[in-house]
Amino acid sequence: MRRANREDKRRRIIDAAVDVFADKGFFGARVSEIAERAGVADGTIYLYFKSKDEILISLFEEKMAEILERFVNMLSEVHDTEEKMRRYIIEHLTLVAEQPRLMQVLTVELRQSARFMKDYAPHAFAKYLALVGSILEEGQKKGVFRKNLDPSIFRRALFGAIDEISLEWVLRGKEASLPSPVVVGEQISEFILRGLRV
Amino acid sequence: MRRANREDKRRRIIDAAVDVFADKGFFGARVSEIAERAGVADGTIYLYFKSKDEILISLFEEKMAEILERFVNMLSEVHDTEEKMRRYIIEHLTLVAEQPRLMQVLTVELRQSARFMKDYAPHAFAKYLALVGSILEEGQKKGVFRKNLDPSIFRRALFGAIDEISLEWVLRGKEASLPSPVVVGEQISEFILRGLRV
Amino acid sequence: MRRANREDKRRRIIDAAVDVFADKGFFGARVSEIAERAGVADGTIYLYFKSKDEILISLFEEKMAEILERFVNMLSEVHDTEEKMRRYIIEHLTLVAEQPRLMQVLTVELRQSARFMKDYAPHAFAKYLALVGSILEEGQKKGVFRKNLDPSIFRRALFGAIDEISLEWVLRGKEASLPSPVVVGEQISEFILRGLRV
Amino acid sequence: MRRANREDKRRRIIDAAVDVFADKGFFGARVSEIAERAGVADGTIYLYFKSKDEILISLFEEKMAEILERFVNMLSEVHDTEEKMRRYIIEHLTLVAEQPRLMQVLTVELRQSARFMKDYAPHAFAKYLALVGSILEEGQKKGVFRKNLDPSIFRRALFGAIDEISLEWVLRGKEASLPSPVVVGEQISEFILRGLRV
DNA sequence: GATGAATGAGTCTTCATTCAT
DNA sequence: GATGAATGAAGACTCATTCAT
Repeated sequence: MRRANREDKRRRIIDAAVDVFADKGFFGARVSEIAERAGVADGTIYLYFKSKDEILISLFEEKMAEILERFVNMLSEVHDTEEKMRRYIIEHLTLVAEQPRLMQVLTVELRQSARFMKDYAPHAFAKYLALVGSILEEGQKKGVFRKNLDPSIFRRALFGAIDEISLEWVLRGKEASLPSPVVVGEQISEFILRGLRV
Repeated sequence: MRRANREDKRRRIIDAAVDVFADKGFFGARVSEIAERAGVADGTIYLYFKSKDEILISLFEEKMAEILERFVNMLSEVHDTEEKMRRYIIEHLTLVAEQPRLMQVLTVELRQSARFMKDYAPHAFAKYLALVGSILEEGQKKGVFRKNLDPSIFRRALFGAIDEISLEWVLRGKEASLPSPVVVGEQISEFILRGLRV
Repeated sequence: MRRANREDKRRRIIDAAVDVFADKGFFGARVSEIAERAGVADGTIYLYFKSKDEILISLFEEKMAEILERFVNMLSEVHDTEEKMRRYIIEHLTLVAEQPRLMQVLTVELRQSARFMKDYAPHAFAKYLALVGSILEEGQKKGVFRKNLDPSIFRRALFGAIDEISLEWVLRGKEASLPSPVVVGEQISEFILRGLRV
Repeated sequence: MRRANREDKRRRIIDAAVDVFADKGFFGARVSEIAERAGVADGTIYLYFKSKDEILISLFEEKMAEILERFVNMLSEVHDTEEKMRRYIIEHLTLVAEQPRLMQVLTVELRQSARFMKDYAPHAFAKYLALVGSILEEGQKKGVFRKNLDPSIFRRALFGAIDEISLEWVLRGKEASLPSPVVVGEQISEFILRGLRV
């Protein structure tokens, strides 16, 4: 094995944590199992993270930041607001299809830990919500979306709808053969845009 | 203390569990704290429930059944499908406003325990989703809702949107002064109905 | 059901305890199960016995006293010492065949509780051992048994041999079809008497 | 403290368990007390044994195996069958004199757990009984012991006699000054061999 | 830096015993 | 006397975290 540098090992631990949290949930996950899957000793975990909690928090912040960057990049290439909304929805569902375990952790455990996370990791999630809200606001400003919708409420409704479908996919998806993210995304976009249009 | 009959005590334990689970989450909750808040001895819990898990499961099944009955009764008095949808949304938000701690447990812990609950309590939740789906299907049959929306997907999207707003209320509501469930419900209904109408 | 008088109920509890102790062992036995098999309420047990320990102790003392009386009566009709020994051995094995559950408790649990019983119930057992010893001493006095055997040791060896065979019967007997107590008793008597004769 | 290697610590735990089981019995023994006497933390016990039950089971299997080896070695040096029997008896009593606490656990707790042990540890005990039986059978084959004794019954009688004397020693021995194992063993051997001889 | 054996605080659960009815 | 619901003390076991090597 090549010499594993610090970043490498840290990443391996986080990736292992995603797997174990997805399989067992945060409380059901054992630090020793994360260590085992990461190929490091139990104690090594604590050279990179202060505690089990901190693994989850770091995981959130880093993965959400990556996702956020991906969304921002993608949206910066699109100028039509309706298209932005469509692309956002499809992109989220694509993420779920591509990295179901990660999305399960971000989706399920985020909820689970809502109270737990309130104090620790709301920052990254808040940014994500802000992104969704910004599309709404842009549409309202441009006059393509109705103005009597409160963005701070509708961004959550929007996120909730997408997220719930993601959850369905993530939890039951292994059994059922699922339609492609694009197909579902188009349907949902159509539904939501009708609701939003003036 | 008045003589507490069996049902009485069981209810007190469940109510205490709602409080503690809402405050601490299922895993953070201590059986001894539930006992204390219920005003019974630790051991008494186990005369009514086989385990800590079973408290959560029973809580779900019983409270969801009550809620479901409430929804079914309410909807049976309404005949216009759009109005049904509107009333369902407002009713859900009203529930959240009335019993925030219960809804937090049903909302957050249900998610948290998605994996855990898969084996135990999906029944009650499935019924709830079926209720939502039935409104959609009724609308499609009557020709008032578009037919190219898959009810099994849209019922989740619908639930997710409502649920996410509930979550926001439940988790942050204590601080902010919230608009009334009716006002928010009307807005969301309008949004969703536009998306659904042919 | 006829009115159960005090003695009746006490006996029913002891008989139930014999069954449960035989099935589960003293520590595995639940007071509530004894109560159930005796057809009384849990609390009723404590009107007749101070504690679970005391059930075992009383059981021993009473059943051993009965057995002892049976032995004393039987032996008082026999005058030949060798015949006494033979009859004692056969009688013990007959008891095991007739009341295996009782003998299992007296045999296995007596051992188990040897330390536990040291302080409580050695009296009845001591009398039983004294009975065995008295046959030995009688034989030595009459000159039919060798005098260089210490009765306080040999009575235990004698008891141990019989008891061990009883244990085998009691624990494995349900499966195997066993030879009659008389046949086995005759064999063992022959063996032991050869060892004892001058 | 010197570095304690794995085997070292395991042995310390087993030795501590022998002490505590001898003093308190299996059910009266506290895992925390075993840990304390072994000089380890409570949790350490569980690095070496899966459960409290498993401590008892391992203890049996390992100690019985050691004892068995000791007997086999000793008997392999003796060729006269009567002498084998004599040596076996003396050796057992010597063991009791040398390691009374261990023998108390093997003797008393084996009985106590007869039902409990039926599923777990009968193997080692069965081998021990087989050893005793083999001496009997050898004697019968050589024509020095009577053939009308069923070895499967008499090996138990033999074991019972020896074991019962051991129990007496072990339980009451602390108070009384006891005759030497050799003296008692010779007496018992004489008694038993008379019973066995043709 | 890395290891992994050891730690020990923390909690669910059981069940003998009590006592209000 | 009888009941059985309630009590609460007690203990096996887990696992995040530490630290000597």
